[in-house]
Amino acid sequence: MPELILRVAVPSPLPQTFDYLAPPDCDPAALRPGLRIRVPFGRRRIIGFLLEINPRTERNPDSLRSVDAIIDTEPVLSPELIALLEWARHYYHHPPGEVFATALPVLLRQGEPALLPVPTPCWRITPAGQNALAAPAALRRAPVQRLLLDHLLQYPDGIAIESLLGVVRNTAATLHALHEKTWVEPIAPAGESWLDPPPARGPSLILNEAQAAAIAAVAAELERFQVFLLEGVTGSGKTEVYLHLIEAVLARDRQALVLVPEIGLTPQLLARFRERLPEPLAVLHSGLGDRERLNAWLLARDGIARVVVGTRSAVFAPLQRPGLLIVDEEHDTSFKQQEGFRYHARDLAVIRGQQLGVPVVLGSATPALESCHNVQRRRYRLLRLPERVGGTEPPIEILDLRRQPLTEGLSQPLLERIQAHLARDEQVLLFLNRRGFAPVLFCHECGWSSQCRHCDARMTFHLRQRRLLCHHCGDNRPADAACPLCGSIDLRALGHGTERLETVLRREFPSTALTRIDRDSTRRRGSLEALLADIQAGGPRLLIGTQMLAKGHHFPAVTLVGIVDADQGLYGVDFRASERMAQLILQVAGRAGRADKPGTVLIQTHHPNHPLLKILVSQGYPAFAAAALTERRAAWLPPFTHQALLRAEAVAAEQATAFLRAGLALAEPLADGVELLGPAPAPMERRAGRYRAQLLLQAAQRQDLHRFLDLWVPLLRTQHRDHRVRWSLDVDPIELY
DNA sequence: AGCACGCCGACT
DNA sequence: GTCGGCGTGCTC
Repeated sequence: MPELILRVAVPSPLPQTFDYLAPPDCDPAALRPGLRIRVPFGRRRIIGFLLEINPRTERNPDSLRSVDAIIDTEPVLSPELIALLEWARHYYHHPPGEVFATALPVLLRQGEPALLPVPTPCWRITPAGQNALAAPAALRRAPVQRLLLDHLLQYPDGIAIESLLGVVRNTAATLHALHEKTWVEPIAPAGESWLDPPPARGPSLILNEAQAAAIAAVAAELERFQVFLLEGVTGSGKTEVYLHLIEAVLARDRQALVLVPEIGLTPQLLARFRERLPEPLAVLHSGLGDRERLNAWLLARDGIARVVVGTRSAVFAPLQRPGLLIVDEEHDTSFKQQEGFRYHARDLAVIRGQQLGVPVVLGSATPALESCHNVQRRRYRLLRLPERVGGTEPPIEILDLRRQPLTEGLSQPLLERIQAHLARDEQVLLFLNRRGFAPVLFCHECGWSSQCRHCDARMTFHLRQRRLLCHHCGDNRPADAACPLCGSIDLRALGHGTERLETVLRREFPSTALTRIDRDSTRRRGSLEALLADIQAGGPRLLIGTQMLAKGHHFPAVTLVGIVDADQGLYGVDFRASERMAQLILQVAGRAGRADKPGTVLIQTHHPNHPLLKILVSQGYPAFAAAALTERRAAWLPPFTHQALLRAEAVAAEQATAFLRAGLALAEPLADGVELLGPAPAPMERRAGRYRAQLLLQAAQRQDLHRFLDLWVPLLRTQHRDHRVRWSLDVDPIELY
């Protein structure tokens, strides 16, 4: 009988899987894909994942080593997840070891048993027991029971049975006797929050027609794969649609997986889910400890948690009986991992839904143009929630800054509108996506500027700290008092950041409470929550914030939103700049106001005639998306072409470009249907002391691109000899630097 | 990535 | 004479 060969994913950055012989004493029936196994690898022993039994292999079986041991009795990975991970590693051209590492909790990779901790019973003394202790007669003939009761008196909240074992000789029997007399009682063990009785169910809100139609459309397709794009402005009730769909899925005894952006996983969202869903919830996010993560993962795998909510990597959460995948705020860029294994969780959710044969719901007020395009070509079905529940959409106005006198970046009309809203006891929110005081410190005498030593960027001046900070590499130093070149003390802070805006507004509106929300003002843990609580109290108030405040939180008392500087977004280097700006404007706008009192949005710009901006303001996001897609099609850009980006970085610029030139030479004979652009320096060529360059690949047909990558990437790996160059491939890059 | 082997400089 | 620097090569 030929020996049994096993294909194994091994934790190493090598691009292939490895073949082994089954252990000699092994029962072939016990071998199933997804088991963890211990294998020899070089001169180490490591834990790998069994992917396939009896694979096709070109290797001589005599050259194979044997598996040391099989760790699990039950697979930790289902065939379905293995298929997803295998698909992802081929699509993103990433080493299987790192792909599998991304999908699994650390403790499982370290060989920890894949079992939930068994809850150990806890006991505590009852009031009757306390009375018995106090009455001398009651326990005179039972000294052992008295001893144990006395001990329990110290733990009014109960204590685990193990901790009682040494107290008396026969703890179990003594506890039993005391329980009979109702002097002690068992209680639910601590730390088992998923077994808590569910809180009282919150009311199901009354649905409007569009919500009901959206729910009906998805509910009719629960047994098969179909992607739905749920497009609805903030406040149109997307979450309510999710909740109804999840209820429908739970009623069929299936699980739902909900992906949310990193910052979207707020306590408010979880509270709403917990309140409405009767089932235990597993939460997966980056803030979990190793043990917590493993427990949440196991709750999902064992089907105990029927709803799984998580950020990017939760797309790999194991599901025993999957029924529905939801991606909330699907346009959010945090779904794309930006280093190492550069996967897109939204795109993988679609693939996973297809493999599972379950529907996928992508929700957003401002869908990614890729998703809009998929609606246009009828891959996705559009479900639109057109109205704010019980209200109207905020009006958006453009403030033309050309030839306007500006007070520190604020136009007179904006200042007047701020004044008017504050006078009516309302709140005003100003959005500026640049923290610090000023983006550059500049010498008026000689032209010196606060260049970063490590990056092609200026260091941002932070007034309160009196320091210069590089927002790209983190370097910082005390701000110069005099010009380091000419000694002049005429140093000027040019441009505006949130810190400067705060200073100006405190001067302009001295009697108004003001809160700034950015990474600097919320550095301390919990300080964001404190600031938000303060804002909820109402009253006239100015809010200043960066990107941070555009997501996750609502400001119902805000009636005016000012976008202080829309210009960088309109003509940015990246072709996605205008898409991002449109999404940001609407996301910020959506945070403000209530149904009956929507916020007005004012956009300050020097480009009031920017065609896409005008369409956005006059006709809304769907019209913007259609126009932007027309531009993309004409310019031969995604989603009408498909891209991959080869990045390289090295201490010397020449090393990086030499690598890319070599890559280009290797590519040319293979590049059928693929356009090669570059090598070119990255938009910020030097960052953190390293020179970065890139080669862009573009193809009209996705197939052509991937056929090419399949041939080219292995060549790159074998031909690349210069260890001073670090390189990576980004399939479907969302930022071209 | 680990972890070897391997061949040249300053130390008990 | 050795300890250890990191170049380079391999891992079923």
